[in-house]
Amino acid sequence: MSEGTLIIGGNKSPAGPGRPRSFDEAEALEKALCVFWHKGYETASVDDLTEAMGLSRSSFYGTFGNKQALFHKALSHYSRRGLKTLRDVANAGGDDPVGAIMEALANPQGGRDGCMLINCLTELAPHDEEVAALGRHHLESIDEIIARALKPSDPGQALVKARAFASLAIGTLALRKAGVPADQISQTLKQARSVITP
Amino acid sequence: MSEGTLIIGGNKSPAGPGRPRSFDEAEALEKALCVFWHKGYETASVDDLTEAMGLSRSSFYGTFGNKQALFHKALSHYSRRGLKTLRDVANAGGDDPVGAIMEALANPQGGRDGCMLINCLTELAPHDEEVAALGRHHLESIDEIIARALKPSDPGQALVKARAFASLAIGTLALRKAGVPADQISQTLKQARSVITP
DNA sequence: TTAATTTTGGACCAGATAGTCCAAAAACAT
DNA sequence: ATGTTTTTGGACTATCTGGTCCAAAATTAA
Repeated sequence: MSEGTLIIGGNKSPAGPGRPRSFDEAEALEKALCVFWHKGYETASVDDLTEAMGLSRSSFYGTFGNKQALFHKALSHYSRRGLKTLRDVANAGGDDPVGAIMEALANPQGGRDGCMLINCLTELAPHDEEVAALGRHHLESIDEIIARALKPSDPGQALVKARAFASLAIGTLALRKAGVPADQISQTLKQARSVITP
Repeated sequence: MSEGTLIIGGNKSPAGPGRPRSFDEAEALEKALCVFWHKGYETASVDDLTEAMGLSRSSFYGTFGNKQALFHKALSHYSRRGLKTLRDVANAGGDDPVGAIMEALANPQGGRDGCMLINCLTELAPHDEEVAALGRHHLESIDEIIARALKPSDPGQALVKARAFASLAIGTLALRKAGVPADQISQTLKQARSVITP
């Protein structure tokens, strides 16, 4: 046996002999993402995951290593995709990128499940530095995207305002979780204008 | 055996025959609160709790019923106490209650553990309506306290502003969890002024 | 002292948990 | 067809989970 026998999550098997995978790794990851998003890390059992992903335990562990590795991969994927979406929204906003971002924030994916990254930050960050670091990077990126959308004269102040704006938006996720009526949330979100406009 | 034999969490035994408790119920609850605050609901095992509380399993279940009941009691206690503290801070603020509240928010209890209620909201509210309801009440109360501190001409607008202010403050808790530097957080928190001042 | 009453320690339980292991199946290369 | 390589299903394990139970200890009232 050569060294590369025990590669987890990287088999891919693009060619060569051996039985091919009966599932798509990206699709499976997406399913796992949904479970983690909806249930959180601890509450999501491996049985929950394998069932949702349509995998046997062998395929699960053979492909993703273990629950934690899968989780980190899913969360990282979520972050990347979320930031891309936010950038796209800002770019597609044309003359009013801030307005476009606000509209996107008012109708978030996940509904009452909130933002997966913020959820995981709350659940794990104080005890999992890797998640904390990913969270910081995610938040920083959001701040930068919003700051760029503000495009003011003083870029330093733009970042400060963007951070406040983002914090307010993040705060409203807690309201959503509690089941606060949607109209009250969007009303609160509208107040975020006053944090932006000089 | 009469009917009242199986009263959980309400024995108290202030007098009468029988072996007296070797612990203080309120103190034990406080210890449990700390564990839940630090670890969250699911991650806090009964072993963790009993150890921190200094109780045997018998005393634990005999006094508090079960983990969930203890948790609800602890969370409810936390909410009550937190709101009282916030009211006291606002009242002690004298001519600048808002400033006093902001200062308190800048140096929160719990440090990187954040606000226990927001943590629990994130972890449980979508699947536990009792927690969600408690969360809504807590948030509402916070809004009212802040709105009262603003004491503007239009009370309707005060509530809207208070909500935005509170959401921003809640958002900064996520930053804390991620380990964002304290000075950046207080800078963000200062921006909340712009949400309040007309 | 004795009877009544309550707490206490710790053994115990059934079920869930993450993770391992292996023989059989399925594909490819020759 | 044959050998090689990989995936797959599912049985299996050790550990942890929340919760129960009971006999012994500790206290008060009589």
